[in-house]
Amino acid sequence: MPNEKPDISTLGFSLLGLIKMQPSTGYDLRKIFKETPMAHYSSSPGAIYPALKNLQTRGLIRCKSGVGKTGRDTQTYICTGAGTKKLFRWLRSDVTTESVYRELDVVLLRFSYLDLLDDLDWSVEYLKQFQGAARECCKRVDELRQSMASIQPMHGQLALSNGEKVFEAHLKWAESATASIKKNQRKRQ
Amino acid sequence: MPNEKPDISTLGFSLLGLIKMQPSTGYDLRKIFKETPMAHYSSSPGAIYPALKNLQTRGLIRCKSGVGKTGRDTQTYICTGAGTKKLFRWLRSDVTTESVYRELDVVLLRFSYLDLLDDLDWSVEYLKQFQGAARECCKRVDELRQSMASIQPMHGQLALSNGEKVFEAHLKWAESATASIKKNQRKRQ
DNA sequence: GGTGGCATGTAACCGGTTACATGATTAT
DNA sequence: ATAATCATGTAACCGGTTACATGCCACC
Repeated sequence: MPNEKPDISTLGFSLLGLIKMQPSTGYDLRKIFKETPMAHYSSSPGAIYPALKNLQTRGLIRCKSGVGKTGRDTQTYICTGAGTKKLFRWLRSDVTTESVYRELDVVLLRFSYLDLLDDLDWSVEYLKQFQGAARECCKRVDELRQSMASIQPMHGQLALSNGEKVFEAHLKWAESATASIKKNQRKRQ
Repeated sequence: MPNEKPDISTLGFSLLGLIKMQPSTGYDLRKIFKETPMAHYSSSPGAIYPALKNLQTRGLIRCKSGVGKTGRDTQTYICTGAGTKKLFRWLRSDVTTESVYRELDVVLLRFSYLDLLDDLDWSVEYLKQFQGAARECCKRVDELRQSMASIQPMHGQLALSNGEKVFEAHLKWAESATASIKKNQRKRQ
């Protein structure tokens, strides 16, 4: 199950996911980016509107014109079938050590969208892969720290130990998250 | 002590710091970016060489020509007085809640360079500010989670709890880091 | 004779940021 | 009046990515 490189930016996928959850206008989406920890994905109109246009040209979303609160025309975007397919593929792609090491934010963004799949088995599997990857990352950082113990100055060492502690926190989180998903799973049956 | 916006990119500062620690060639620097967790700052020649040129035009670094292992000409960059001043100002700027929330990587990068200042009092202060900010971040995420408890689906909630756990790990790290710096401080006296 | 490491660079491209522009409505 | 919120967009700029180009040396 190799992961293909998405031709859509992370911003694009984050928009797609939000739209899939709830059809929205560009303005709605901007608000979300401003007010939640998704903040660091732009939120500037110069990023969002072009990205929406891009998704639209690719046929992943389409828009319904309407009238907003102020009487002005509004574009409400909704996710198409193709968009859903694209999104779901992205959500189903494996969690690699590389991705946890280099783009943790994306890995967590994807996780936060897993409600859309409504497949708790995959959620559990996702977390399992995440744990494996996080463990690898811990090991990597630890090795690096040891190999640099002699050369590297104190603050560098401490910064590396920060990396380790944080990956450990991710590990613990993954455990408790798995537990609460499994609990939820039992409840459903 | 308000923080001014740096006109130099994070990549620029990370290069400047490495050069200050040890005069290096572009190739040396690329290797570091490839092999350490600083990885996600580019490492591509298309980023590093222009950035070095930029630092040079601003007079923050200058280069000494030499001959490399292969007989080819090499440019070894060294940090100028102006560069040092610029770098130190950056290292001395306050740790704000905003920066911890939005650009933690930069905050930690700056920390890892604090050896250069050789001022353990500031290191301790830096961590103190960091802790304050991290606590604020925990609170923010927690508030957000509570305010969204009713609307937001399970995975979103869990992702937020991940944020909290991670900030807590940063807090704990800051405590232990402070302790080891203070120990070091006593040893010096 | 080819691969891989040393060493430096350029050019096309792409996407995000900043700042600006527009204009209506509602609250102060 | 005027500020703030709703709502959508454009244009200039900037910086990073990818991929390519060059060339020498050492090793197998």
